[in-house]
Amino acid sequence: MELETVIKRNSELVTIEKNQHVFFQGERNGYLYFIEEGLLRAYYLLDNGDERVKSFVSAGALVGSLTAAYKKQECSFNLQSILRSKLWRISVEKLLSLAEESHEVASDLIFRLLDLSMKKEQREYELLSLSAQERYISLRENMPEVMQSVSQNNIARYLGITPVALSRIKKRVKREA
Amino acid sequence: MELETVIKRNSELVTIEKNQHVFFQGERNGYLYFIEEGLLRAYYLLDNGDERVKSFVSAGALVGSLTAAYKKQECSFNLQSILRSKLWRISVEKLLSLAEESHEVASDLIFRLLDLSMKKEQREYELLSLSAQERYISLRENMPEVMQSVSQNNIARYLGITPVALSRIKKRVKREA
DNA sequence: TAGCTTCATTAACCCAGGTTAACGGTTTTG
DNA sequence: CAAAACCGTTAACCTGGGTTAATGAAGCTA
Repeated sequence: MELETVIKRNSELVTIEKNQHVFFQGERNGYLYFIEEGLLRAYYLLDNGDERVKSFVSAGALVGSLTAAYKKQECSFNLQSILRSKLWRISVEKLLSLAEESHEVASDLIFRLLDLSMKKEQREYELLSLSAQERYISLRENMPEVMQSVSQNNIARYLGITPVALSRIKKRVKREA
Repeated sequence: MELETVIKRNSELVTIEKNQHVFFQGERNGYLYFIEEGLLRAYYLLDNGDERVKSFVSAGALVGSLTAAYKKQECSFNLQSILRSKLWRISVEKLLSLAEESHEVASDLIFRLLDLSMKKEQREYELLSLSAQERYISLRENMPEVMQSVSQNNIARYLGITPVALSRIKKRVKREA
């Protein structure tokens, strides 16, 4: 039986209202969440009060703080819904034991993790190799739905810049187009 | 039987001389490599000829281009040895079939991939949230052995800056210390 | 030993993005 | 409806890092 089905049969569905948090940085939270519907943002809160958006997550994604779920440490980031969202909540122990029981689940999980690594690698590449303007264009092309639902501040903090700089970049891109 | 042992029994050991490449960006290469000894760098070659160092890898690491090995596409980066290195080479198909055959191998692989995801997440966090100077200090603390064997140019390109900027940062840090 | 080449440092100048603040438009709330 | 809060834009000024180029210190090699 495939991973998605197995997760749904062994977890509970939770609803997160708009702007509500699924968990906070610093908390303990041993769950992973499979997104049924909605849109959320994962973000870091820095010592100086600034925020950095780590990622936007939408339907079909599997999210959770690995440091908390797998390493039994504290969540390294906050997870907050941007739109009302429904998530299947499952503990890591449960998921790993399901993988122990079924080769198919284990394989599916391996493929999921490979995909996850590739996504993170892509993000890492963009942060390392592209200018803020190039990252903005890439985001617009690859996640147009995010541009709709998300404030300029969140988009800027995802790109690693300030909303002021994003406004300038938008103007520059429009002019150059 | 554990993953490391299984890999060694089902792969061949290859030696890479200093400065030689294991594979090049754009090539097809369906292998993963388990590092027995040595030090290598993974780097992107950009359109304009610039390089960006994605990571340094040393003994105990499992590396390879996921886009090439798993997605059957081209390698997204170059892998070059900085010091003479010995690597166990295994195809992804082989590794996945070994995971199919043994629950322990599958579990070990899942844990490896979780660790890999966490490492990438840490890198992503640093690129998104820290200044170049903070990243330099973090590298010095977390990978002191790299600072020994690696040229200033490579360290700078790992931090996402130029060697000139790194020189300035070193001076600044020394002065502040 | 002299002449390459490679590499880190430093200086001068430039530019992208940060910071602060003002302005206007929209939404929320009393 | 008015006041407040929120948001994106723009301007002015500042700063960290990029670019180019000169200098010097090792290491090779003839």
